Amino acid sequence: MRRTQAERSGATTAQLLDAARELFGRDGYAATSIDAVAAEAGMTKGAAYHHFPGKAGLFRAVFVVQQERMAAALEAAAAAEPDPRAALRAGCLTFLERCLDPDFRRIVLLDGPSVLGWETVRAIEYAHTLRVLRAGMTVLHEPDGDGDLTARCQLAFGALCEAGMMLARSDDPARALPVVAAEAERLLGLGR
Amino acid sequence: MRRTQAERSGATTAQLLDAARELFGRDGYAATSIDAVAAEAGMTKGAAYHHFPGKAGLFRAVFVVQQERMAAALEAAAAAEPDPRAALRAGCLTFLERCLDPDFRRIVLLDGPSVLGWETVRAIEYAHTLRVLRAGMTVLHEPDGDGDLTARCQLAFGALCEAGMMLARSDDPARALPVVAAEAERLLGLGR
DNA sequence: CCAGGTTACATACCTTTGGTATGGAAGTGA
DNA sequence: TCACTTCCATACCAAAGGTATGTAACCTGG
Repeated sequence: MRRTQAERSGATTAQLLDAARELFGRDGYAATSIDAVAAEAGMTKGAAYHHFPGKAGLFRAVFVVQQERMAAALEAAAAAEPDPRAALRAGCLTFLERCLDPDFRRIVLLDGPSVLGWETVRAIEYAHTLRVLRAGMTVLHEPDGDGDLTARCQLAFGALCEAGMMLARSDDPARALPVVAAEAERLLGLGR
Repeated sequence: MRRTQAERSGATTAQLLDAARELFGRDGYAATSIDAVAAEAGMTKGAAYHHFPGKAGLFRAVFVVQQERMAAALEAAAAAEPDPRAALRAGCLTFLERCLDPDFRRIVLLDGPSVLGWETVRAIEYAHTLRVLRAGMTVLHEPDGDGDLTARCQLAFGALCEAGMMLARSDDPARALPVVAAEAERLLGLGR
């Protein structure tokens, strides 16, 4: 059976990314070996090192995929709401719900900053999740105010991440979601 | 020269903790080897493994020291202000200023959650930094309100950590401090 | 169609490093 | 003084990140 190079490469990288997401998400970055990821994907280390610049590079690729999925989910949720405030509220809910995914929490919230560095992580997020959040908050921000929108977005984002971790830790996330979401919306200036 | 066992142990652990803080803070957890820490402290691995249960255990001890120092600084800052709101404000400033220490940022904000796990980190912080923050916010919290104080503290803490990272990343932290602090105080309900 | 070159991946190997086992030196208590 | 414990160094093991090399699959110009 004759496949083109692009097909081979694409299939291999996709399998590696999927296996890496599963193992990085379940066991964490440090406890996951390249050999294990390659074995899970049905190949050996050589393939991984051929397509990615190293363990951290593979992790970074997985991280970016998570960011893309989050940004898409946020934009979809916001697009369904015509009112800016309602759209921002819906985005909050969507973010918190996606924090219930253990893979997302481990890869994006826990290991990401440590492995990739804070600046790298925020740079990637500014192209995805933080970009959508900023767009939602820009509408509600009156430019004559004294506050700094960038700082406000970033602090709100930190609070949201903490809310996501807190929510996932609770005994009954479904029941805890409203109260956590209420506090998050309050911090975003959506209160009352 | 005859030293008691407690003196030997205490001096050794103190040297190890100091060397570990320096290397963990400068190079990060993953890039720091136990051999390097022991060499920096003027001894070998054996000493480290005798006094600490492993690399993560040593890191945890360093983390706790950082937390103790932060909590002490916060309490000192708050005690100097009779007004509860002013005390909380002063605590914010103190927290942000201590975030300018690269060792603190790397150990507590970046590597801590990844190495120790989120729940362990927050449990330690609830005995130190978060305890002081909660005490400060309890005074301003009217119990008849609908909000959840625990969630509010935690989200505010997440925002503060983000503010600290953002502040340290800025070109001129001294100049950026007021604007970041203003946004942080706004999130804490101290605005206006 | 086919030969040279490139891409994709496997295998073998090196090095670092976390952790353990063992041995000896320093301190302690009777 | 003599057993016993604590403290720390040294020697060793196994796992894992990374590299070098070999080989098979694809591509391209003639």
